[in-house]
Amino acid sequence: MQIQDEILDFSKSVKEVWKLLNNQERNLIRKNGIIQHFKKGQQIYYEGEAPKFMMCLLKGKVKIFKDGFGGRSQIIRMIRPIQYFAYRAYFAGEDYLTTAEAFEASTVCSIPMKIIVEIMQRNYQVCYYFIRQLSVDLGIADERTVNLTQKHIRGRLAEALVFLIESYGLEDDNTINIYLSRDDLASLSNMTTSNAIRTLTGFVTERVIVLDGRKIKVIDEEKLRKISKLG
Amino acid sequence: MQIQDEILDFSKSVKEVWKLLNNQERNLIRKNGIIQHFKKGQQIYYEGEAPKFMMCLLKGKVKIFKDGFGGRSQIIRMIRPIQYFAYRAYFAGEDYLTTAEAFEASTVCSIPMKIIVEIMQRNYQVCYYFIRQLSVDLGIADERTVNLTQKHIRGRLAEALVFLIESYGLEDDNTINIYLSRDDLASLSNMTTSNAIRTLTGFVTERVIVLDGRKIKVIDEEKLRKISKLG
DNA sequence: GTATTTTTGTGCTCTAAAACATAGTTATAC
DNA sequence: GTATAACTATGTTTTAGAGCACAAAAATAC
Repeated sequence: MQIQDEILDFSKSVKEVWKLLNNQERNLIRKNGIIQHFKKGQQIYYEGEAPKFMMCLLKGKVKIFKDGFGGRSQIIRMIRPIQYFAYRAYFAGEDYLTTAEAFEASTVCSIPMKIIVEIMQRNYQVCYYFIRQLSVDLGIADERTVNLTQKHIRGRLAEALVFLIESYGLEDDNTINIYLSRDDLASLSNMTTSNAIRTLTGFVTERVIVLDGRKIKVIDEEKLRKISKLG
Repeated sequence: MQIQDEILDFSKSVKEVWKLLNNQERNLIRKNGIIQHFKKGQQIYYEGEAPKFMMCLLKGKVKIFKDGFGGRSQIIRMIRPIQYFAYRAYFAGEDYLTTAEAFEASTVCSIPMKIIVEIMQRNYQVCYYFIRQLSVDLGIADERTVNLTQKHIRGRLAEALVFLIESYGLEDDNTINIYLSRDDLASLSNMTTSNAIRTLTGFVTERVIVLDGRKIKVIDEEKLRKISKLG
């Protein structure tokens, strides 16, 4: 596809919202932003709560999930530092449909949505930033629906691992830069914990990964991607 | 939740984009909009194609779907008249991830995205319309992910029927105002055609619905919603 | 109007993955 | 440092739902 000029210019010139703002707007956010620290396992917002703030993760890792039936929960999105989140519900005029929880000690900056909307009214680039971000996320959600419902267990787990690699990167020794419990890995790839463990062990036997507790070292990324793609 | 003032005002004052525009903007769209007719089963845009137009369904019914593995396709969204669609991919800077197909003879107005972006730059309300719409759709997609992966067959089919009732309404005699093939019903609720047929027959036995070919008459809507909710 | 294709309906078989059970292991609390 | 809880691992059983086969019925083509 030939990317449209405006979008190309847009994505080249800005990597995040901050760069789109003038000094006055930045000060508005500095004055109204609230910095908060969350411990591992602490919840940042809850399903059912009324949204008032947009949040920016400054440090740490956060999972966005939904509680399903019979205690099974489903991870919807994962947030990494300098990512904005928690704005969808406000824009939709809804309560939060998801819960956000810190995976590890995290620092979050909360900015009142009123301030954001104020800025948006005067700054088209900020509007477009959200439109673009929401559009990308909607595409991801649509893809995920098909992947989670149609791929088999191996494919789903492999996909989750690829996703983690792409989101958080690999260390020098090829260890995935996030340590998840088997349970979280399961709720990311829509399966039971037992099956996540079993399938993971399978990957070790096939020499695709090596395990050391929650550390996952990727041995054969190509094969992992292949398993993910073929379902 | 107490809906934020801006959003309340917004949703009260406008039901669709058209009302947000001034005369000049309306003329711009009138001049550049292309009206097209599609026969039943005809495709409107394809997965992989580069997006150039936003579309508004003027008449008919359209399904947005993704091809999955082994011929199984998944309906992602369904469009009814005076709904806008086909804009996500452009905003995300991607090719279409889905295919749109007319369920029945349909009329579509295509407006070049360049024109839309031009209007957006000058009209904040139009920006906010898309932000709101994308946010709502993202919420729906997230809900769907959990529903389709965690509910059992009966719950998923019931949910699909409730969705059809809410999208297209009921006739005077309680017939759902859209006639889908068993196959489409299956790909809406993520199951095989056989299971869609079987489960539908089950609902007839339980006196929840009555069937007459593709006509579905709802007898006990409350029970249908209950089945949908409990999974 | 007949032929061909598509859709619908059912029965039967098979399997992927859930559910359950139990035990070892590693954190966390006090 | 011991107790308690949370997590990991693996074996066994059960089942929901896919897959397949085959008719009958309906729609479409010619």
